[in-house]
Amino acid sequence: MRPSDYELLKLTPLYAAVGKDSIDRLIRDAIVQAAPKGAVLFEEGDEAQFVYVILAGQVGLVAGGSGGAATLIEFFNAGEIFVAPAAILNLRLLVSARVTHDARIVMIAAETFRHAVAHDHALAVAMVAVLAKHWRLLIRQIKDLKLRSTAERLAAYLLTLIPATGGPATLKLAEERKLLAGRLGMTPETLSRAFVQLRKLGVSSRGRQVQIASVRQLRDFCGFDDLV
Amino acid sequence: MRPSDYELLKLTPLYAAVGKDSIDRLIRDAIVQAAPKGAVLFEEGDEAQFVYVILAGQVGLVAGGSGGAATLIEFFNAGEIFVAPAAILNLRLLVSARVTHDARIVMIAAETFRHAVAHDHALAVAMVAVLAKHWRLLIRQIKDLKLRSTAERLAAYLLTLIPATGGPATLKLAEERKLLAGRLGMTPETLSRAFVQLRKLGVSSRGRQVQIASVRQLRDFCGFDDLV
DNA sequence: ATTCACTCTTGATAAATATCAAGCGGTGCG
DNA sequence: CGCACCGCTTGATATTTATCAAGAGTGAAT
Repeated sequence: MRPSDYELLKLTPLYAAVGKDSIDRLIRDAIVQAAPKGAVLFEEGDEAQFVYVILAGQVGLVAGGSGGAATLIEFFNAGEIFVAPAAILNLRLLVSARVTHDARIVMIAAETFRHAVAHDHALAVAMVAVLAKHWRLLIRQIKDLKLRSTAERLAAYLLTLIPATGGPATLKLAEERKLLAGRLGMTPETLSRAFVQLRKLGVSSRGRQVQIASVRQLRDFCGFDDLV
Repeated sequence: MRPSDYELLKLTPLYAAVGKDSIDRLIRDAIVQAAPKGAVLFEEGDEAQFVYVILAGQVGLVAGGSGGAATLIEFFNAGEIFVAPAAILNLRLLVSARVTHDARIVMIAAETFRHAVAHDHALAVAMVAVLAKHWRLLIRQIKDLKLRSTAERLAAYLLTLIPATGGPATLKLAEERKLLAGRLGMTPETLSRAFVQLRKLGVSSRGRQVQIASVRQLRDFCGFDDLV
């Protein structure tokens, strides 16, 4: 682990929550890996060997269907920890992980992590908070899939990327449209058409740059709740 | 709290995980409520006032869409604890809760619970495990919604209700079809047709009683993975 | 037993989304 | 420059699922 990696690690919410000592114990035997875009960190069905903390870049959790189809379940960005659940429970992984932006990743042995959670109260409490947040993220996604149309899902997603104002806003999508489509549970073609539908609500998109004329209007459109 | 309630509480996984002392601290000021079918424990958008442990009966987490539509996100049965995430994070609730089978429920003040998690290591560790399991449950549901057809979702759901054998099996659905349809992300009509589709795979259903001629065949049909 | 209120099923139709097939506009490269 | 490639869009069509509208069971109360 390079000094610069450690500096990045210090910026993570996990570090803020548990402090230097807990982190140091956790990363004593950890590996830092540079993973290029497209790299596969692990495959669905594998044993959970590691817990991952992203220092830089982006990773997508991908679930493959039986017939070759695959969707993106969730993105993880710098500072976040992922796949704790399988590692904690010592079970097979439900998803694969693919690097979607060149990344530097800390890999902590699952066994080390389990031991740490069992003995380090600060870490256990921090993990409760992390998992609780993720629970809500997933509930949100299920609500989206079950009750919103494709255009509404896109609108709701865009709204999560910007601060909660009412007026105009600009944002840049971090991911390719194909992946975004997967995350939103639709095909790339349908995503394209969803953007077209949002045009009459004042959303213009060129490439990854998206402009929103009225955040309020968009929020009304998708019945966006502010419940974070 | 009646002695019989305490006996039920002893049977919960939570009790097994944290032991008598932790539980006793937790329930010192808890209320036990008898809630009839149809009762609403809390509404989406409320502050999280309590954490709930189900002693008997069944509760459904319901999410309402903007336009009056509503789906069932998940069922919780005797022995389970729910809505910890909002209570832990002290946030507004993302879902409502409706009693789907007459229930007896322990209500623990959210503040008490937060304090206990922060100070009781055994409880924190137990909650990490509970939340990790739930994470996987929700991931499964998202995978189902994104990659499986309605009939496949039904088949996969039925398979979760029976032991992992290969031969014939019988099971009884605990919930009405309308609610089950919501849980599976489809309308009651579509659920009905999904059952018809499964008939040629050896699934016969009369009312809530379901018979499966060949579990293996059903598993092949929906590409069921054994990853619990 | 009769009726009423249900839930569940079935059929016909409509709406949403996926699929298939071009086409467009960049970008890298011979 | 020209060419192929890639990511995205657009159009036409097919498929899936929802919606609307009857019926058919089922069970409880009278």
